[in-house]
Amino acid sequence: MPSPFREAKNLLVRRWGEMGGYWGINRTMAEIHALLFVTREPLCTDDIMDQLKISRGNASMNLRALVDWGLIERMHKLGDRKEYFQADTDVWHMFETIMRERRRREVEPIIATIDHCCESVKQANAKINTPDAEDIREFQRRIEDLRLFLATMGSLFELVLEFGGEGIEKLNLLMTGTGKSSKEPRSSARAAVRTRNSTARR
Amino acid sequence: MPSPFREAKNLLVRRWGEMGGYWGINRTMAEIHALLFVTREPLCTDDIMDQLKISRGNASMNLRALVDWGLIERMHKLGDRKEYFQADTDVWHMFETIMRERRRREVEPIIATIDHCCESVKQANAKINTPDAEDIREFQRRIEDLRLFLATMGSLFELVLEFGGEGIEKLNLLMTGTGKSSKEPRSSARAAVRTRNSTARR
DNA sequence: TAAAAGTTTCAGAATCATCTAAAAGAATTA
DNA sequence: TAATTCTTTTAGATGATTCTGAAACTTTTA
Repeated sequence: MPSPFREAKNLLVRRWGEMGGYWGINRTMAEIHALLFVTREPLCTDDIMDQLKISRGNASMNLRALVDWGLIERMHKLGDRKEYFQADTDVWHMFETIMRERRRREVEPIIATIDHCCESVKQANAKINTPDAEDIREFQRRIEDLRLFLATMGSLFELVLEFGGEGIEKLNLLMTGTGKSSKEPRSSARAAVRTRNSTARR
Repeated sequence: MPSPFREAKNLLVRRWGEMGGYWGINRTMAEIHALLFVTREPLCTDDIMDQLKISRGNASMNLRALVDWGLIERMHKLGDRKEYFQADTDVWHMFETIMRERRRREVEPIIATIDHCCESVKQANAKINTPDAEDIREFQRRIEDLRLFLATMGSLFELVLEFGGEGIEKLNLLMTGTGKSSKEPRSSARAAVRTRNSTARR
C-alpha cells in the first residue's frame, strides 16, 4: 500500500542505506537502523525481514551489530515472546555513540602509530649527518602537524558534545558577532543558519 | 634497506591505508596519498608502483582519483617527460578538501531526501483523521530533528574552517575557562551526557 | 519432557570492489 | 613519419564482503 507516508519512509530508508555504504557501514545495517529510526512502534525481526526483504540470518546479524554499537535496543512486549527493537531517537546521542565508536576503532590506532613513528624517528634523527637528514626532518614536521590536527579535532569533538546544538548556535553568534558569517560562506551554510533560526523547536 | 626512517614511513603508510578502508576510500588510494604525504620530493608512477607493489593500471587510476579529489597534484621536472605527484601537506586544507567533497557526495543527497520527505508528508498530514496520523506526526518530528542536526553540523563545519586550528584552541579556552578539557575527555563527556539529560527535550 | 516459538550460527552462493596485465592511446623526439 | 616514452583504459581474474537458507540452539509453555 503505497501511501505517501509509506513512500517517504521507504525513500528515506533506502537513501540512508546508500549513505551507510559510503561510511564503511554495510547497507543492510544502515537500512535497519533507518527503518527503526523512522518507525514509532518497536519492530520484531519478522517485521524487519518483511519490510526490507532480507533473510532471517541477515536481519539477526545486523540487529545484533546495531545493539552492540548501542544504536538500538531490545525490548519485550507483555505476553509476547518475540524480541522487539527500538532505535535511540535522540540525534545528538546517536551522533555521540557513532563518533565515539569510530574514534576508538579508527582514530586511536592511527594516533598510536603516529606517536610510535615520532619516537622511532626522533632517535634516528640524533645523528643528523646521514644523507637523508632533511627528509627525516620534513617527515617529522608533517606527522607532527597531523598529530596536532587530530588532537585539535578530538577536543573540538568533546567541546561540541558538551555544549550540544544550542551551544553551537551561541558559538556561531559569538564568533561571527552577528550570526552572519563574516566571510560570506557558501549558500548552504547561510541556509543552515536561517533554518536553525526559523524552525528551531522548543 | 630497513632504516628506522623507512620503517616508520612504511608503518604509517600501511596504517593510513587500513584507515582508508573504514572510511569508504579504497586502501590503495589511501596508501598512495599517505606515501606522498610523508615524502618530501615528488614521486612518479614507477616510484609508487615500486614502493607499494601495485600494478601500473592500479596506480594510474588511483592517482587520477586523488588528483580529482584535489588531494595531490601533478608536476613535471625540467627535461623529464614523466609526471610527478606531490601531496598537499597543509593538513587543514586537506581536511577542508575531503570534507567538502564528502559533504557534496554524501550529506547533500540525504538532506535533499529529507526535505523531499518533509514536503510530501506535510501534505499527507493535512487530513489528520487517517489511522496512522500519530505515526506520521512522529515521523515528521524525527526527520526534522535529523534535518536540524545536519544543518547545525554544517554550520559548525563552516565555522571551524573559518577559524582553523588556533581558533579552536582559543575556543577551548574560552568555553572551558581553564583549557584543560582536552586532558580529561572522559569526565567532560559525562558532563555532556548530564547536560543533555538535565535539559531533556520537549 | 515434548512441543512450540523464537534466535543464532554458519557453509556455501551471490554479489561487489579491486587489481592485474596487456593493449590502446598520447605526447615527444629523432 | 617512425620510434620512443609514458599514461590510460579495459576485460577478465582475484579477493572480500554480504546474504541466504537450513540446521542448531535456547527458552517458554503445555
